[in-house]
Amino acid sequence: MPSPKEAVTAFDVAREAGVSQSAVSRAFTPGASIAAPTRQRIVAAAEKLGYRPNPLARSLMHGRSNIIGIGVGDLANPFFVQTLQLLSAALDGAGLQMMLFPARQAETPEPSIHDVLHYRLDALVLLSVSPSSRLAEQCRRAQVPVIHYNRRTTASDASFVVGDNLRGARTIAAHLLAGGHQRLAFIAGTPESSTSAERQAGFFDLLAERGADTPLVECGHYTAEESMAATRRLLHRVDPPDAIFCANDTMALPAITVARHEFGLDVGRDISIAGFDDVPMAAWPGFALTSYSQPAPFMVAETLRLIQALRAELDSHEQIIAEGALVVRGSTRPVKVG
Amino acid sequence: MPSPKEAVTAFDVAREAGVSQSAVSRAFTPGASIAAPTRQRIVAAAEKLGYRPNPLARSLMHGRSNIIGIGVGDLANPFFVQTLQLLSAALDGAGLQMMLFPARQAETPEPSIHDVLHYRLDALVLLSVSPSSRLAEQCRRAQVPVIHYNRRTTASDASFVVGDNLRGARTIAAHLLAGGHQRLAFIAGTPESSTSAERQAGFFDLLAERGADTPLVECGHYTAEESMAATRRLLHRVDPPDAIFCANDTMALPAITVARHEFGLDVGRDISIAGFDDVPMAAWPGFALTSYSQPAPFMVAETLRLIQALRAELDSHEQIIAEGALVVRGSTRPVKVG
DNA sequence: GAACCGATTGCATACATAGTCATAATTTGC
DNA sequence: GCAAATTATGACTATGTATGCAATCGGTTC
Repeated sequence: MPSPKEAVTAFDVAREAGVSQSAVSRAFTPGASIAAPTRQRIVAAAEKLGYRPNPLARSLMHGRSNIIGIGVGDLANPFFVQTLQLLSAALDGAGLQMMLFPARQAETPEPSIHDVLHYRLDALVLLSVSPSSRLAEQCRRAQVPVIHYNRRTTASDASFVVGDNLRGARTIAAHLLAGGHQRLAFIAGTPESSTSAERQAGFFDLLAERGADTPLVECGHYTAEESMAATRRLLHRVDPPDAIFCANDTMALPAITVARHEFGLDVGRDISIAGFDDVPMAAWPGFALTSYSQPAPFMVAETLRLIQALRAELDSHEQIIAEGALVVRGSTRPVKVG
Repeated sequence: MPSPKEAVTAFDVAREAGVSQSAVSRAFTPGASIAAPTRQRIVAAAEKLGYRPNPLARSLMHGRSNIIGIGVGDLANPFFVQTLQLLSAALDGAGLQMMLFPARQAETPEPSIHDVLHYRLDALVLLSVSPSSRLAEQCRRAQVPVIHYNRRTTASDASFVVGDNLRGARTIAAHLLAGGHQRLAFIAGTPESSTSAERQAGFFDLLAERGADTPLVECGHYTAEESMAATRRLLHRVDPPDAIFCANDTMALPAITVARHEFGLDVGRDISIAGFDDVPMAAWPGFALTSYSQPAPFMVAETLRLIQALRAELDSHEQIIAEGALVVRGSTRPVKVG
């Protein structure tokens, strides 16, 4: 028996208010044809019975769910968490629900997403999830538009919102050179990450343009532990680097910790360490991390704008690159004057 | 026209496979009465057309949505994030979807939850959200069972999963006394938080039992910024404390930072600082935070068990207190011997 | 007073599925 | 080989809402 105990339906409200179920529906549909006094009577009855339109039935009818799918990869990244927080507030404000699901990286089978997709999602936002062709194909079949956040994609029918990684990385590189550094290193994120690749490319490009040596490269997989290991490998070399640019702050903060507490280095003098994202912790006195900020509020606002555009039947795809800014703190050597 | 472009329905599959819609439904319902060859034919047809049962319609029929609501408060807390990560994996493994919504603290109107509740949620998990009577009342009306995570509630019809705050706080207190500290302080979380209140109570109780002075108390609201401010207030006193117990690690880590970098204190000798939760960052060399661990994997597993119990029609309510363990690191003075 | 018009309202149906009941097909028992 | 038992299938209905269409109603206008 599929009777859900005792749910209040539009029929109950209709009986209470002495109208038809249609009228109840119209009372809750903005812009519907209904007389003001009738609506008030219905709303009062609904209030009394504790009625709210069933969103499932509503979605079934309308063919749209008002649900935004959120694919999350690595939750350990504070920038990511900040985004999730902003996004949840933004979507909530727009009357949209968010359905969260773990998006495994790369090309693993990930059966879960297959289920989520059929909720007639208004859109699917992938937070720092590297695009997989399987996933893209599944979304196309399910007719769910995809928005990549903090990851680029070459697929022409998908939108993305990213920071200006090239410019940011070039700015960091220039800043490190201006500090008089000679021997640079880069700690990358994951190999599939377009974000890491772009930051690496921008870093390398500017150094090459200025005639600097090609930097050392280690991989930190965007985790604190692996970044610590990468930092140790770099600093144990016979020719250790005197400046490290980490692909994001999640890796830069532990790198500072290792350099200072395990190698006894004076970070900001003996060695410079810079990150990317400018997470809140970067400003803590103990870190004072020089970083390139990503404007999360703007990026989230743009994401919401994209979502609304998609909901308005326009299946336009946009590619948004948000400008950040260099935030200089004590973890990098001051710019040499003269 | 409510035609959602071109969605593949059970009727399309039925036509393709030469059976009725009922047969298609049965092919996707485990344990339904259907012949093996028929099922295979249907599954093949479904595969070909890219069909999956519409979860919205399924939920509407069954009266159950297979969706778990997740109310999130403060996303800035790493313990919280770890829980969210574990929970997302656990629910995903159980074939359940998670619908996220921001739960504003205290008694604010929070209209959003009202909508979420009507999704026929199998359960609502509140992560570190202080129970409000309004919310509890709304859940009761919507017949959605609530599980409080990391917060206690006095309501008799709700379940909760918490760490052993009393015991943990007492253990921390004993450890600090054993280090020879005389003048203790406590940095609390938010005033409404039962978790903070319990940790404070356990801390105070043990100190009282051992005849120690009543500790100083400041409020850090579970945020890094306010904890820094609270730490500064404490250390600027003419009689500053020589040991601080913070209600969680999110506040303890910035407290260490302030003590070391703004007051030049040798944390672990001049002053001891302890936290609660044992988040990953507590183990970083630069912090070496002594903390009382909360067994997040166990707590999440128990939460999932509760959810499954609730889904199996049993509306039992359980109260689970998970045991943690003291993790001694360098941020507290070693125990005096002899 | 009849015709008309705009604003409301009710009826019936569609959305996509799961499950009930009756019937058809198949197997089993003897 | 036939009755009985078992299994498999299809027609139908319910879930809760939105909406096209027709009907009603009140107020004009000629």
